[in-house]
Amino acid sequence: MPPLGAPRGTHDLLPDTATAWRWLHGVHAEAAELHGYRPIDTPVFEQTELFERGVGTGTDVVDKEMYTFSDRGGRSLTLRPEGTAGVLRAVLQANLLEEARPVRAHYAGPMFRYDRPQKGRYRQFHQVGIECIGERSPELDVEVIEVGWRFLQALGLAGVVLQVNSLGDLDDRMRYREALLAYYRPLADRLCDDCRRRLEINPLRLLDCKRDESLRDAAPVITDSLGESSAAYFAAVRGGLEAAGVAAEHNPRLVRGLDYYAHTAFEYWHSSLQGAQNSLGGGGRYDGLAEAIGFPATPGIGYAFGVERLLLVAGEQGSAPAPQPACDVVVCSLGPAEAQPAAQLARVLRAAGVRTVLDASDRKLDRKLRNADRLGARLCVIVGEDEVREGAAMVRDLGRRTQERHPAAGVVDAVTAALAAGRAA
RNA sequence: GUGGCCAUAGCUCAGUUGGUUAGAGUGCCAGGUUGUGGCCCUGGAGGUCGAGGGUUCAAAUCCCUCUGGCCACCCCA
Repeated sequence: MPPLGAPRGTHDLLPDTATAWRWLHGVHAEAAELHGYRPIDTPVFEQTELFERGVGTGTDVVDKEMYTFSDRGGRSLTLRPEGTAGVLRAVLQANLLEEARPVRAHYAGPMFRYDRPQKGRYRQFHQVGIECIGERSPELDVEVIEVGWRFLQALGLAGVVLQVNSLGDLDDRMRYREALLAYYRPLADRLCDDCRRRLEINPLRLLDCKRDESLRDAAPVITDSLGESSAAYFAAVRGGLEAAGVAAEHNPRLVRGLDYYAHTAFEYWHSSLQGAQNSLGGGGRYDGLAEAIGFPATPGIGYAFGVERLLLVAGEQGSAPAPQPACDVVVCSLGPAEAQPAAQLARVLRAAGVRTVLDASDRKLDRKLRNADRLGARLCVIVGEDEVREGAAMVRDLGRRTQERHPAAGVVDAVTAALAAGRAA
């Protein structure tokens, strides 16, 4: 039998990538919490209906990308393809709006979509995001977009382009739909197969097509179909972004793939992800979502970023931190007789908060030192026959290649002092 | 889901028109005599050449299927 590998489209987070992974999540939580967002965690699977009704049948995500299964009780469940529906469900189910309004929450976790894997595209991928639920005002749209913007800045990413658009309300979109149909119907025979299908199912998606670009360029734009209040709302959002110093580009052809969006929609693009997976993240207002999943109408807005893509770009730009070494100190015993005293010394160091690895192997000292060096340790504490006899230990600085013998009781102080000195330098 | 490229040691890759025991660099382990590392020298382990089938006297090399990766489409994070 051939060795089993990870399932297609999944990937393991190996120790070397953990540092950057944690860094990114820390930076996101910090940016969100700086704006008053609190952490929330929801199940990775939900009732299938939540996504069917929330995200919407007719979208690719629901129609052909969901991991749906039935459990032993015959319930139909689905591995979440996105985070918003679950977070909104949790907030409404727990009546959090009774205590404070709006509810601001941030989350991070795996999402699942059955799609053909590619670089920056996985079947299990990860998102960090925020949701601002319970109120509708342009200031909140600005706030959410700005948190995302600040987050990207804090990651040190250069070259991010922010695209914004307004999809208007239901009436606006109905009007726009008619305008689009009026434009595209006479051209139907010049459209690609997919687009002819979209024409019937979801005309807004015609704008996504890259094959019929020439037709698209002349197509009507939703901005022209916006009613007075929608247009004013959008203008307020754009004005707020400008005042915040967030450089946003109006892209009238930006439409998001999920059905529940209304009014403000936005995406953060990055040039180095050009073509294929150029979107680092995006979001928008979803005022219709709560009703779609059976709760009282509740406005909301949020965003989500793809962790793998952010890390891809941060890695290219060198802004992600290097892997953290395994430990600060390696304690080496030289023979079986010193194994116990060395182990005891390691315990004392750990109790003092020093990350310590014990090397009680029967390898030669030069190998142990080499290994300590590879582990990234800054110091090596050597416990040999002489040291045990004298109740002492040798503390060696691997960077400076100097060493000093200390009585056992003074080793912790010597080690912590040396580490602190190294950190300051 | 459609089309294309690819798959050789832990890693990065050679392998000539099918031809004997499949190589290099790096990494790993050990040695270069007593308890001192990142260099150097020597030796060793490690591959059913992604998996299965077929053509052939002979397959890493040619053909088919599958699996996986990448690219484009699609979709989006």
